[in-house]
Parts: sequence; structure tokens; C-alpha cells
Amino acid sequence: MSLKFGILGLLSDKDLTGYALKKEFDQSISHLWTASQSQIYRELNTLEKNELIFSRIEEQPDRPDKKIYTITPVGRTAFQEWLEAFPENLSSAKRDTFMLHMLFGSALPEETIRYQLHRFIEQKKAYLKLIEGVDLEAYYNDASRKELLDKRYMRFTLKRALMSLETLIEWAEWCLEEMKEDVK
Amino acid sequence: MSLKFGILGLLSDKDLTGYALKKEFDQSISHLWTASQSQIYRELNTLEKNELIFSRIEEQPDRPDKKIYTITPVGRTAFQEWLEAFPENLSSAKRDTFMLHMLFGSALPEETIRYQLHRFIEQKKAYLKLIEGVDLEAYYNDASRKELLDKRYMRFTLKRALMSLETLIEWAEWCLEEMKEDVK
DNA sequence: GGAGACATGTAAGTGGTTACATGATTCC
DNA sequence: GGAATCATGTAACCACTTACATGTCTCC
Repeated sequence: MSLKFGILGLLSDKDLTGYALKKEFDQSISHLWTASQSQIYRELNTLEKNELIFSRIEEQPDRPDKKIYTITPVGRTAFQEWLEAFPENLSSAKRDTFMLHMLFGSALPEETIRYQLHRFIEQKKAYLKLIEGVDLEAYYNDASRKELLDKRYMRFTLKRALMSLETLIEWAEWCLEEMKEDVK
Repeated sequence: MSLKFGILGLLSDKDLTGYALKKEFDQSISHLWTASQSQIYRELNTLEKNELIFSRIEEQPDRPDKKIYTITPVGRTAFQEWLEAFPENLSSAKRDTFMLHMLFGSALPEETIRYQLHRFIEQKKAYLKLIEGVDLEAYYNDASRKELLDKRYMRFTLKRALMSLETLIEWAEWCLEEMKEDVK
């Protein structure tokens, strides 16, 4: 439901190809929304059918042709309407495979859990580095960007990702401590 | 993919009806996995067809008949195999509608964002109270429970939910502070 | 009389994943 | 020679949501 509006939101800042949209999703907003390439292309087709966006083909001599999408006035209105209507329930559905494994952890040797917690910490630390490395200045100095995605709100979303990651690392370290102490 | 194993995991502790499974999901593990009622009934049918579980009907004179599901040895093996195979990537796909709204916040009046952040804080605080109120002792004193869901690991998952909620509240308060200061 | 708990399910539609398919260029 | 980047898409399948449908009992 919301992928549609994620795409419209990005297109309301500037025109993009499907390929470039995928990159925006991966690089700029993967900490709050993920989308696969085939999902994006499928959604673009639907949006064009419904006249919320339109496309033009840009031929490139050496590379495959580009199909560049632009948002229509109708698209802008639809996006604005969605934007104003915040969901009642502000938390999203949870489906965490790692935590499901953890929950049933007693059917596994403690060693396995410890090992997985260490992996967890490593992965979160790597992701933390990535988020800390995001250069907002450079991102917003991109001349093509009309700054509809306000720097402040982008900063807010990054801050949340950062704080959450730090907490997750703390949590996993707390678990490891607990497993040391209560030798059962 | 994992709902299947969530159900098998719960059934490896004790026999349950579809209705009771839904309650377990909502009450005990909603902080790490959510599932709708229709999803559970559909999955139970599939699991029974594949002989990972079987059912017996218990007639009740005054209420609708119960269909009680039991895990088979094959089911136990399948569950154990899944349990041992942790996913490579330990973070789950992100799809956070609230954060998507936030990201495009500059197309909304600041008042709206402030209001939504306050709502966010309220909701998280309410959820926090709920998690803090979970009585593990009572849960594990339920005579029918075979304690396959080890108290320790349940405690770990609750701790994570708790820490994460506290961080989210802190984050939203930080955002509100930021919005006070840089009067632009 | 109405709401909510108990108990089961089906149907239709939307959303998402995985795998396949093509093809040039650039960099190592 | 091989991997990565640029660039597009299709097909099949699986997961999830929402709405519908039925019926009793208990408590207020």
C-alpha cells in the first residue's frame, strides 16, 4: 500500500528511472523502507496506468534506453492526501525471524545462541558505521535535488536508525552478560 | 515462511486450537511476530495436509466444537531443522509507514509533525506499560505449559522490546526538542 | 438488547520474493 | 576473463490483509 506513496514522494522531488528509484530506496531510505527491483517496476506500471505518473524514453547510444518517470498533478494530489492521513496505529507489523529463533532458544545449545548474538552485534555495528557515514551535506548539495525531502526530517529518520542500532547492540551485550552469570 | 515455524514452535510446547494460537500470538509474542486469524487457519490446514501436525475434534455441548492440533514427530524434526538454521542476514525487512510520512514531513505544517510525535510517544508509552506488566512467573506457572519456551529466552525478547520502546520514546522527545530550537 | 468472548472458516485482492532473461560498458 | 554497473522487464509463487459468514454464551 505504501510503496506506491514512497515512489510518488521521491518523484515529487525529481524525475527518476526505475533503476534510480531502486538506488534511492537502497541508499537513502533503506533504514525505513525496503523494496525489491521487480516490485518497483511493477508499481511504476500500475501508477502509469492510473495516470499518477507518466514517462518519456531517453535514448542512449551506448547504454540501454532510459525510461524517465514524472509525477502528474493528479499524482501530487494523491500523494499529499496520503501524507496528511497518518495511520491510527503508528507501529508497523512485526516479523522478526531472528527473534523467533531466539524465543525457542532452549532447544539449542547455549553455544549457538552466544555465537548468533555475536554475529548480531557484528552486523548491527557494520550497519551503524554505514548510517554514521551518511553525508547529508553531500546529499543535499546534489544540484538536481529540489530539497522536498527536507534535510531536517531526513536527519530525524537517520537519528532514529542510529539510536535503535545502538540499543540493539546494548541489548545483545546484555544478553551475553546474562548468559555468563546465571550458570544453570 | 516463518509463520509456519512459529506455529510449530508453539505446538511443540503444547496442543492448541487455532483460536488459542491466535491468542498466543497476540498476547505472548506480538512484540516479535504478528499473525492474523485467517493466516493462522490457512497455515494450519497446510501443515495438516503435509502431516506436520494432526487434529482431533473435541465436542463441547454449549460452545462451538474445538479442533485441537498436535505436532507430529515429522513436524518436530522440521521445526528443529529450521531452528538450527539461523538466517544469514539477521535484520528483517523494514516497512514503516509512520517513518515514511516523517521523511516527507516538509510538505506538512510543523504543527502536524509535532502532534504526530506526541501521539507516537503516547502509543509507545502505552505499549511499554503493557510489556512491563507481563507476568512471566504466572505465564510459566501455567500447569499445561511444558516450558519448552524457556523463561530466559522469553525474558530476552521482552527485554529487547522494552529497551527498543524506551529508545523510541527518547528519539521522539529529541525530535520535539530539535523542532523547538532551530526556529527556521 | 447489545457487546464481547469463544470458535470456526472462506474469498478476493494486494503485496512481496525469487528466479529468469537480455545486453553493453568499464574496471581489475 | 570475470565482476560490477547501467538499464529494463516477466513469470510464478508465496504471504498477508480485509471483509464476509455463522452461531452460542455470558455479562452488563
